[in-house]
Amino acid sequence: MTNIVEIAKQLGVSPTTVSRVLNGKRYVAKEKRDRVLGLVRETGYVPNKAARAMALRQSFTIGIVFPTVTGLFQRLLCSVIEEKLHSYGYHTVFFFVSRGEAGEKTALASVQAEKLDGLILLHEIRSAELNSYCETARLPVVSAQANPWNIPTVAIDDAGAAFEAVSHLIGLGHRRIGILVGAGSFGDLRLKGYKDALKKNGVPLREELIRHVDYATIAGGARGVKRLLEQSGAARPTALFATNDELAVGAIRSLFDLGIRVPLEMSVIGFDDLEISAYTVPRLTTIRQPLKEMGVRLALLLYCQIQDAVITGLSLQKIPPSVLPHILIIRESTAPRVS
Amino acid sequence: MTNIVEIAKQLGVSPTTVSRVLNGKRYVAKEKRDRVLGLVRETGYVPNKAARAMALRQSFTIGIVFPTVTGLFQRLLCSVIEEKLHSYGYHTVFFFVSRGEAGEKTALASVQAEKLDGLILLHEIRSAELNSYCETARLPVVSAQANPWNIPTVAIDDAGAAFEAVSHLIGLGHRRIGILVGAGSFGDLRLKGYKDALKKNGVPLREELIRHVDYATIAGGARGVKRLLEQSGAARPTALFATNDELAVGAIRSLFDLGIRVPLEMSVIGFDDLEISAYTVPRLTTIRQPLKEMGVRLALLLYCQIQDAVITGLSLQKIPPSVLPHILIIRESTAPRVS
DNA sequence: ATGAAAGCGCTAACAT
DNA sequence: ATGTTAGCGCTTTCAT
Repeated sequence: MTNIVEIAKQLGVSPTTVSRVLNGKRYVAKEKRDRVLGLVRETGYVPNKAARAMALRQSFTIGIVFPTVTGLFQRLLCSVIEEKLHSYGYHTVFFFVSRGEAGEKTALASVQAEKLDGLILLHEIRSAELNSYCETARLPVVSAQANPWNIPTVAIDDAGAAFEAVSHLIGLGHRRIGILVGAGSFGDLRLKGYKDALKKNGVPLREELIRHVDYATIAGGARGVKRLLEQSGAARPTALFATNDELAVGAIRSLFDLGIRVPLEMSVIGFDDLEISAYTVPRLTTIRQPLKEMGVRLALLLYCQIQDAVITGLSLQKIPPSVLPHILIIRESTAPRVS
Repeated sequence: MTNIVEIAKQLGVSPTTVSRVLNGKRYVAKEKRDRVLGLVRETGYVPNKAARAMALRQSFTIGIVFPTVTGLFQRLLCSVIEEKLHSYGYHTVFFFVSRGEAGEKTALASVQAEKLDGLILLHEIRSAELNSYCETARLPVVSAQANPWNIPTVAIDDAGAAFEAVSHLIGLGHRRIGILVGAGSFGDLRLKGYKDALKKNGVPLREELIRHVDYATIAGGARGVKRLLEQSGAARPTALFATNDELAVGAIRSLFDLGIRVPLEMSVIGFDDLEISAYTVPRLTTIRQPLKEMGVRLALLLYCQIQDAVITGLSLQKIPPSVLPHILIIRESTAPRVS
């Protein structure tokens, strides 16, 4: 158990000097610095984080809150964020919030307990409570989704991307377009894009072509598309928009079982561009989100806010949301309508 | 910023008393206890973790180390572990270690910095250094893979399961069985099972039917199977064992592109049983690992060790590895050899 | 049953 | 350029 005092003692210098060397603050004579560095390397000494945290009044941990049931995309996004944050010297802790107010309340309690340095919201927050806590606690926050508050955001234009996806389908001649909407905020946004696209193109909106699914998983998609087909009756859609790729993959599988050929009899388009999407039969047309960039930016943005807060003590300023570009990846699952 | 001193002051008691109430140590007069609890609830006071950590010389955080490039199964396992550990009041922090000694060195440094209370190893550790650090630091560790040291383990019998998978293929009449081996320790173990099964059944081992891939991803499997086919030349295998499901899924896709029908012309079997595996065309035959149980047990085992270490200060005792059962899930991608 | 005081390991004024 | 000193918020002897 070697600590900074030990190191200092062995070198005949003060702990302060060692601290300064380690943190690069102020100037320390080169000769001394080298000796400190040498011994540190030799002994494998590493500063105790808890002690630093206490002295600095920073916890070096930032929270990532997201739904208990979440898609692969969000999971991967987490990894990216985590890695980046780690490189800035921060920990991350996850807060899984279950749907509904109750879940958010629980999450809020944990958030307070952790004395976090910052928070990353991966999904929409329903209750204003969390937001107001962050404001009063001056806790830096960033969100991966546009929100009604002043929380800085890094995201693609979900509704816009969905609009583009559906427009692609319409451009292919489809007029009866079904949609599988995954539960959660992204689903809502993408549903909006779907509606907008129909309206813009004068395609009537039919309730029976909209199917909400509880779990945006492959299994959910497989089940969902069957239900959709049932409820749409004679007016079977010729195209399908799934609000994420898992749903689309499941849907394609069910369609195959049903003997409905994709894209010949039904075009399918997804959202996210997971790895699997390029390997389905047929390969999935989808919207690609810049996963890596989103994660890196989210982490960076939060980091900057923390620095600002630490340095200037300023209240959080309004930062314009940064909207990252998405790309429509056209593969094999969409084709012109025939019939 | 309310702290324990504040609370104590407002109540006209000593910080010690508040601490005792909060931690349930020793007895505090009921009347006082209630007042403390009341104020705590009212003010929403939560003890500062860093300060506790320092005083208690515990960090309440446990590390999970696993490879930078890792499969979906390991990712999901992490989630399970994390959730369980959280319920015990512990944080988790990830240490991504890149292949090779260098990666492990870096990881070791972070491990030390964190003053962890425990460590979970999700993959095989190459350097003895990490192990010896854990021993001298008396850091409780558990591993998700059998290892040459005394680290308690929770895992399935990888080699045995692979043996079973390949035996299934042999039982179906296959004699030329290719294998796609993912990089990393699991791959090695499963390769061993493959070899054992061949030997046991008197099937000659052919080097040209073994293909190592750098990344055990879908893309890796898609590429890998092509290479395997090239290198096997005229002796094209009639069956394929992929050391994880991602590889198998990619392989199935490539085979489809190549016009090689699965399972008619080639049987394919995977390992892990991911969600996607039940939705491929054809559905994938694979080995199912008890994901949930593995995670829960790993967490529990570590927790017990920590308690032991805290309470008895005992050195870590040798705990026999617990081998969880796997199941061969037969679906559609394997069939009797025809030709 | 309760309180006073010391200390966990580090950093940041404040000297010098 | 470097050292001395005083905390950060909590728990824990050791008194009483």
